[in-house]
Parts: sequence; C-alpha cells; structure tokens
Amino acid sequence: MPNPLVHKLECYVRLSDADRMCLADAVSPGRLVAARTDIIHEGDDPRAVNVILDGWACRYRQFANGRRQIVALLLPGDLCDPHVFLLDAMDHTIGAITPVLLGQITGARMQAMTARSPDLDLALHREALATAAMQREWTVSLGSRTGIERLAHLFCELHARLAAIGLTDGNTCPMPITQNDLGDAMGQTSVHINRTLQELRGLGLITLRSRRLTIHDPVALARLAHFDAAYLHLTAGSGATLAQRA
Amino acid sequence: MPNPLVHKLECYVRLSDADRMCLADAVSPGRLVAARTDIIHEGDDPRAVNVILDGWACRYRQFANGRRQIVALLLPGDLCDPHVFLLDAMDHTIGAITPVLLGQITGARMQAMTARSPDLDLALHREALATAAMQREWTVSLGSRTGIERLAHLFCELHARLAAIGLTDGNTCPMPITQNDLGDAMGQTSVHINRTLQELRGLGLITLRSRRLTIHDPVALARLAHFDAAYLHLTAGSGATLAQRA
DNA sequence: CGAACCATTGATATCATTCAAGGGCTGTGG
DNA sequence: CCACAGCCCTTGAATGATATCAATGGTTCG
Repeated sequence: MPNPLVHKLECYVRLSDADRMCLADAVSPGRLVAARTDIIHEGDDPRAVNVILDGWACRYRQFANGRRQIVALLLPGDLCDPHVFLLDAMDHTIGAITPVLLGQITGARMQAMTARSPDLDLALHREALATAAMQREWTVSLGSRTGIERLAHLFCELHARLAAIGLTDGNTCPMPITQNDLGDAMGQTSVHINRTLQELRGLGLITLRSRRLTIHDPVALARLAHFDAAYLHLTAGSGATLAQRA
Repeated sequence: MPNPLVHKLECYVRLSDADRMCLADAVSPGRLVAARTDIIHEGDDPRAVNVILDGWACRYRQFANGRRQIVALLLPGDLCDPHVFLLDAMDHTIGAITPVLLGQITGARMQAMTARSPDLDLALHREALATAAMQREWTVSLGSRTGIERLAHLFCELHARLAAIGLTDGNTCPMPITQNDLGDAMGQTSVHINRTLQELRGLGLITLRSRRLTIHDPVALARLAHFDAAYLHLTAGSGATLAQRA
C-alpha cells in the first residue's frame, strides 16, 4: 500500500526519492481503531504524530443535549493531533467513522526529518496551513451556503482531497459516511440532508449509493457550490522553499 | 501603551522580564489602516509577522452575490498573516473594522526570539493552537447553535479575549462592530441580529450601546451560549515547556 | 432470519430571510 | 450652529428554509 501521507505531501511540494523514502520509513504501523469509537492517545509519546493510514475519522464536539457537530473530516494521509501536548486540555474529540488504521511518527523522527530536509519541512508547514484554510472554508460553508450548496461543496472538497491521495476513480470516490454524519457535519438534520441529496440527484449532478459517490457533472456541481479548489492549496512545486525565501 | 501581544502571550506562558522586553522590542511600530479598508501587505518581508496593536479587524470571504462571511475577528495582540508566504495564493482577505494600528516583527527578529527563548517559542506555538481552536469553535457555533446562542457565545468569547489583553472594565468592554458585521460573522442578516439583540436585552443579559457591551449576568449568558472558555486556552503557566516535554 | 441501523416520506411548527419603510444618530460643510 | 447626507438601527408583513415528530421500508450483518 502506497503511503497516503507521502502521496498528499507531494501535492504540496515536489519531493526527492530520498525524502519520500525517509517519510515512508518514519511512519511506523500503528493500531486499528473500530468504527464509531474514539481515537484516544493518552500515554502516547506526546511529541509523536498520528497519521491516518486507512479509513475516515472526524473531529467533533458533543453537546449535552445530544447534538453533535463535526468540525472536520480526516482522510488517509491526514494528521490527527494538533500538537495537543502543548495545551492543557483537548477541546474536542476525534472519532473513527469507519475502521481506521493509524500510523505513528515519533517526535525524534519528526525532528530529524524536518531538520534534514527543507522540502519536507516546507511540505509539513503547508499541510498545516491548508488544514487551517479548510477549517475556515467550513466556517464559510456553515455561515453562508444554503443546504444544497453546502452539500455540493463538501462533495467537491472530498473528491479533491481523495484525488490528492489517489483514492478516486475518475469522477467516483468512496463516501463511507451516513446521512446522519453528513447532518452532523453540515449543521442540519439527517432528514433535511436526505431531501437535499434527492435534489442533487434530481439535478443529475451526483449518484450516491453503496458508500460510493459519483459526480456526473463536476463543473456544474462546483458552480452550484461556489467551490474554488484554491483553498486546498494542492499545487505542488510552484512555490519557493523556506530556505529560498529566507 | 502596554503591548497587547505581550499581554496576550502571558496568558499562555508566564514570561520573564527579559522575554517581555525582548518581545516588546521586536515589534516595530507600523502603519495605520483606515476603517473599512483591506489590510494588504504585498511587497512586505514575507517572513515578517504583522500584529494588531490597536483596533479591530476581520478575516472574511466575499462572494460574487454580495454576501460576505467573516470567519474570524482580530483584536489587539492578534497576528495577521498565517505564514501566507508559504502558499501560492491568499484564500481570504483581512479587513479593518475600525481604524487599525499595525506593528511588525521581521522574520529575522522572530527567528532570533524563538531560538533564544523556549518560553516565547512555546507561547507562540500555543497562540497558534488557540487560534485553530477558535476557528473550530466558530464552526461549531455556525453549525450547532441557535441565533441567540451564537450571539451570546460571541459576546462571551470577545469579552474573554479582551480581558486577556486588559481591555475590559469589569463586565463592560468595547464592541465597535455594527449589526451588519455581526450578521456577516454569524451567518445571519442584520435584521435578524437586531431582533436577537433585543431578545438578549429583554432577558436582562446585556446592554449594547454606543459601541460598548455590558454583560449583566455572565453566568447566565455563558449557560445560554453553552460557552466554556477552555477552548481559548488562556491559562498561563500550567503546562510544561517544549523542552521539558521533549 | 431477526435486530439494528439506515434511508425515506408526509405533515406541521419554528426559525430566519426578504422586502419595504421609517426613525435616529453622527459627522461634516456651509 | 444648523442643515444635510449617510449610515445605522428598528419595525412589520410575507415568504422561504429547515427542524421536528412520527411512521414505514430497506439493508446489512451477526
């Protein structure tokens, strides 16, 4: 299995063979987390970084009244812990949506890598910035997009992200997420998600069946969603390295 | 004028006198930006960091149809540029809400500071993590809170952040933002913001007048908003330093 | 071959937007 | 100091979007 983290970082910076191997090498195979359970890591090396190698997860906040808000979806190649160890308390939870295979990069390995390769350092920095940009875009979606636009936007984003890690098959990609989860992510009820999905299907834009999504008209879907992939910053090689800019 | 950045970072890590002076020294007085104009910095030292020294600003996305979504409010002591220089394109705009006084820390100064003081390094890291947590909390607000809860939550957050930089006077703090801006931030129309404000006033929770906010019953307001200040991570000194954890 | 979860549907209630208009505050120039 | 313009706040009525409640089929997996 090609390492999805390597695949993704190459979308930020063109990497040398040595960098690729170094990175793949640094990721030690981790544990398997069952679907619908939380990903916790007390007692782990606090400087270590967890990577999703397979499966989908999410960051979420649970309210006392039972409502749940998913604030981010984590796909293969995504990093889990936002350096939590620097803070006193975790302000949200990470949960597995499907069964999730986790990998780990130890703190020492991480430091050695970024110290030795400016390109890897840059790639990891860009990854963090892209993650922040994604979080802003979710804020925009929830604040400014209508139900159908929101859902369309999510599908555009997920397809683009999955393409970046080689998990798409043309216009088709996995979508192993229930309408309930979609509702928790979009700030809507599953009932309304269901009706919105029917609307998208009725417009001939998508097919969503058996946990797979097909986008029949990417251009029309993107236009409907006001989707502009720029915020994902998945454009390898076009920027200067840290060293060059310094 | 005490430096608001120093004031804020001290909420993340207890700083030595030397660190305080070093930091205050590093911030060179910058330019004044008029209210309602964009804060741009092409041609600036790309490794430099802009700090808001006075006034309020916001990050926002403008849509073709005229709708605007504010994704973050920037107060004195907040850092403007999310290392934009590492990316190819800015995915949002920063605009001044009031007249804004900007300061600048050059890239070299920044590197020297973090290299010399582990505490300052940790403080800046925590600042970044707190910013990310805040962005997630905005996502939660827009996705899961009702209109009145959202507004109540915003007021709780802003009062806490302003308190962290010494700009509150008991339960009163500045609130130099129009109902239109509030609408753009909360994903609602100014008309609805107006009605929600009246509801909050009617409940005896707040007074908002002449650009000043008074919270009459902080506990009740926080309960209504489901506000838990933990995500702001404004708890100095209780964590270990980077070095100690390594 | 159930049991549990997931998707779908209809009717109704609630929340928020839109459109339109009027009133109040504030700063500025005469 | 007054008059005016421009922005900001406020209000009402009608419309639209989404939630809620309740019930039924369908799918999957043990």
